[in-house]
Amino acid sequence: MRPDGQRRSTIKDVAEAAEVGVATVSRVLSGTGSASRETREKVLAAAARLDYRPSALGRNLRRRRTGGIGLLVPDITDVFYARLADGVLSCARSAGEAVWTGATGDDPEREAHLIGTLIEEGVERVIAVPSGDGEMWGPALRHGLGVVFAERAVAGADHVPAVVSDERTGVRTAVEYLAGLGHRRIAFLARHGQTQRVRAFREALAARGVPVDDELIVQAQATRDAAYAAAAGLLQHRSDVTAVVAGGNLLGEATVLAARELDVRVPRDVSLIMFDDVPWAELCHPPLTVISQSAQDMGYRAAELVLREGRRARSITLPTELIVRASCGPRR
Amino acid sequence: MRPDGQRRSTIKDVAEAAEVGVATVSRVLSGTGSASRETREKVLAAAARLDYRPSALGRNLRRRRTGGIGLLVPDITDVFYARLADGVLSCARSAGEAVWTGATGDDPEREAHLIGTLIEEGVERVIAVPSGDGEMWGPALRHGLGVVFAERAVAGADHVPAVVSDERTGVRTAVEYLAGLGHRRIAFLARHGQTQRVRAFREALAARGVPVDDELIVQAQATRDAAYAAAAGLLQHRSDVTAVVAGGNLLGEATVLAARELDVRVPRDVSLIMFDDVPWAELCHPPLTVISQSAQDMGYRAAELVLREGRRARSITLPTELIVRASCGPRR
DNA sequence: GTGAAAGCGCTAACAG
DNA sequence: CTGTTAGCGCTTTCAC
Repeated sequence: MRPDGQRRSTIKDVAEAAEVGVATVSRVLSGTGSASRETREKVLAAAARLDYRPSALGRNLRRRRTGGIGLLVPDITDVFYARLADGVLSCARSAGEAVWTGATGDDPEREAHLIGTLIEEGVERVIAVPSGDGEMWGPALRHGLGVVFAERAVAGADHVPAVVSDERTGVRTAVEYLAGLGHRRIAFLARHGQTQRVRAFREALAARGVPVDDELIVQAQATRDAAYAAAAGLLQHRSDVTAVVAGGNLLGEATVLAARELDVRVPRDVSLIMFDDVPWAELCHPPLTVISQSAQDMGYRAAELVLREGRRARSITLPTELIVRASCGPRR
Repeated sequence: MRPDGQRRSTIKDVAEAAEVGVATVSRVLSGTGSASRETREKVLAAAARLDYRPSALGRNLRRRRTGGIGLLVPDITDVFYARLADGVLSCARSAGEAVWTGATGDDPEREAHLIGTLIEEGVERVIAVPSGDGEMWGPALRHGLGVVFAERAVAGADHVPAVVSDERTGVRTAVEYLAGLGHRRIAFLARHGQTQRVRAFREALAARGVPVDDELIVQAQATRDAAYAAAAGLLQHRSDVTAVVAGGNLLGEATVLAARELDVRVPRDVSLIMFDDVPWAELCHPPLTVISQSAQDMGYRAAELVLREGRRARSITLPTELIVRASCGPRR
């Protein structure tokens, strides 16, 4: 056991113990260059004996490149982002890379601060779910960071590759399904910033010849409270609504809760479709019909992109799937 | 915009631009020592102009201590661990520390590998939910890492502080509640390694004078599939069971699913209490009675411990709370 | 108040 | 095949 305060052994210690030069130790341990079997064994033995682990600090400083990848998500407790993170972790692990994680809380300021830390720390590749309108990414890009956006793209940052899902088709499929059931007064509950989804919603409505009612598109902050308030407000003030599509699992959760509270029955009184196939969608009563997107896959692909291609990778659009369960019925 | 391949500016660049020595730049930027107002302004201006960010690599190498804290959880997609991670992230952020995250999959081998990476990376403080029986922590401790365990303690590693919840009381309260409802054939669905909870379960039963039936204590791996198999097996083979307590939210989820599949009604046919108050517990039908423990708090406290006290901190036990909802009824 | 210089642990030339 | 050496970017004595 190493007494508190004894310094960890360095390459020099190993060199001395093995009676060779430091360069030799470096070569043997990193597998670079060649060494006689005898030398190699001596080095390996000494390293093991001293419990030596090369310091990434020294190595990175010298090589002028740091390993590791940064991961910035709004909220790690949101199942969607947790899965995304899992995908990143999984890909990073198979690539032998470590990952720095940060929660931005969807706050550009916090995001900027985290980016700063990442840069100082020497992390040069990051996967991020950009918050706000992504204005904080200028400095990062200027510093030469390889960044890949996930889940959301940033308008005006087309040179930054992004892995997103085909929200357009997802929303359209949902709206068509609902319209096919006879619904005309369909509401969309979105998080602030989900402009793609909102636009797709308008388009889908228009394509079906359903007039869009701006009051039926409500945006909320990405917190449970705000989501609940939005859902409850909608259900309360607009009793003519017969269907709602929730732009994310938090919004969906809020809608279920609000509906229950206000004694609005699903699907009898209102039909519900939610983005994200989270585990509880199936446990819910009734089981929820969802627009599924694979967050885990999204994370994995983003990690692949940032690892393999460096910058100038191509963006990726992942498919969505409508999973029909029991939360939608014909127009009442 | 910095052309691809141009190196980032160093302290030396700033020194030259400001026409001072590097030492002065270092002092000004780190707030150490003193400098004339004039010099300070020159330095600050130059640093801003060059978009300079000090390299943590250089600094850490020199100071022979790295910042940052490591976080090792079994599975980031499990809400409990996601919340725990959130607590850690939150504390780390307010302390200005970055965090490395890894998912062990509850596999000691993967865990050991991640620990190795952490050590190489120079991270010297880690918070971990140890997997297996924690045999992989020897090397880490020997390297002088400051480690704090969370959620689970490791037998025989009493010198490692741990933040756990009062599982004993949690389980006892649940069992007493169930027993009070008239239940005698109570099953416990545990994850492999939840020895504390299992022991507490036995004790609680004994204290109530209920004979313990070993067949009613079933352990499963920490995967959805294994959990489902265990739950389904239990419900199928032991129709005399009138109540089950699930040792975690995955197990609880599996029980709900299996019960539904097997047409076992909750709480009419069997009562259910689950560890962890996850959001879906309330959305579930019926809403689940749970033993709540604050994972977020656990993570925060663990981070505090590892940050403030270094090693030789004291362990912490957090309270649990029985939240009664609608998944338990009188013995049928 | 400020600069020069010595390293932190490591790798990559460059000799031998 | 192997050892010596020169830094990577930074902080910290130690002189001035």
